[in-house]
Amino acid sequence: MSTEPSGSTEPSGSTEPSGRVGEPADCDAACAPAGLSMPASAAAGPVSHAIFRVARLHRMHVGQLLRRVGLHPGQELVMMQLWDGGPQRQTDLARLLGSDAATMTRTVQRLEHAGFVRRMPCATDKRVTIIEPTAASLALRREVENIWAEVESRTLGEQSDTGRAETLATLERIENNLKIAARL
Amino acid sequence: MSTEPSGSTEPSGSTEPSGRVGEPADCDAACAPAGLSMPASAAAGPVSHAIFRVARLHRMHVGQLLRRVGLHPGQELVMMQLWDGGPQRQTDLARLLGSDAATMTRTVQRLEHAGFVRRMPCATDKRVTIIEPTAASLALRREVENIWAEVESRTLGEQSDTGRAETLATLERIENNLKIAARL
DNA sequence: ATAATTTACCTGTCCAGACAAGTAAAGCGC
DNA sequence: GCGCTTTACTTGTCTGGACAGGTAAATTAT
Repeated sequence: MSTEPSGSTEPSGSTEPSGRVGEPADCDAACAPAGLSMPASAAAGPVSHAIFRVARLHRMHVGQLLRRVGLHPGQELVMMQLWDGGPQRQTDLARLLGSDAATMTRTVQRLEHAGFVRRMPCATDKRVTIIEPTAASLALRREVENIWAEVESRTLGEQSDTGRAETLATLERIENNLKIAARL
Repeated sequence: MSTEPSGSTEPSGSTEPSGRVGEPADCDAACAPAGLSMPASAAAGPVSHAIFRVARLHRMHVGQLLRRVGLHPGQELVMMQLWDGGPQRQTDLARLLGSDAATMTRTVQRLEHAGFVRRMPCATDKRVTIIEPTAASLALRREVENIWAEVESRTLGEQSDTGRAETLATLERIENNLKIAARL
């Protein structure tokens, strides 16, 4: 034990939970007023940490809204792609959405089981399966689009069009940076 | 709501994704697309879509680098919090990282099994368990910090300090917007 | 003091996502 | 023809993450 990590072993007599739960008593760690997710850990990468938090929050909103229509986060992207582009090869779906082939297999299986897509063997290439949205899925389309509009609205808040454009540009810059780095 | 998915609501053709629903797909038509990742699906929420892509890319980078040290994305946040704040209650860990209590339970179990954390029953409150980093975990600390610095660098690219600050501000604005929306 | 409630944690279930490995079909080289 | 490589898809396994439900302990109300 001598080697207790971080000299912090006592920033609080931590072994003593401080009896208080959630109130600013004498506990250091617990004092963070919900919302201050900025432990010094973030110092190593504030932007990375922010991306992580934003991603989780965003996904939470999407998931909460998608629940009404019986979809899970990620599935709506597949459906949107199908509604928009019509029947497509499964591999193209995976590539366009940046998803794993294995993940797409299972996502499509679940969507098929739920009755939102149909799988058709391709006549000219027996390896591929064409995925197409079912008529039943069309009933969801407007709702899903409304959900995305709602999430977009929540995400952007009261920003002006200019601000929105800058936000998008910022995200695209990050995306581009990461893409470039991935190729190195 | 600025932009109701208006135009797209049902440009009609939509009711028939592509006409052929149920026919042996002739994949020639479907095979053609070899596009990039910007289907019209993004029209419903370009920023939301961008967040999604950035999050996945970012996680991919983190995961790839974290692999060397035997951690999975998300686990490093727990370790950083522990290294930084010392022994803490599991529930505080979950709250600080914005994670689910159930998720934290299993993440801690895995980290314990991997020998990176230890679980200590709390003397004054038998419900809580104090999580503390092991000496062995300290060997990873520098490496994890390097990894985060690397990811941060990849994320920000060649941006100036000013640009970085703006990027961070943009992400924090989104985070704040989503938090506000969540409370409504 | 007893009962109700809140808190902390665990388990089960389902989802996405990533990696590895395997199958079948297509394409290419010979 | 024949073999090798690539492509498309599937399955297994492991992870985070979310929700529901369940237990035990602490807190609060009665």
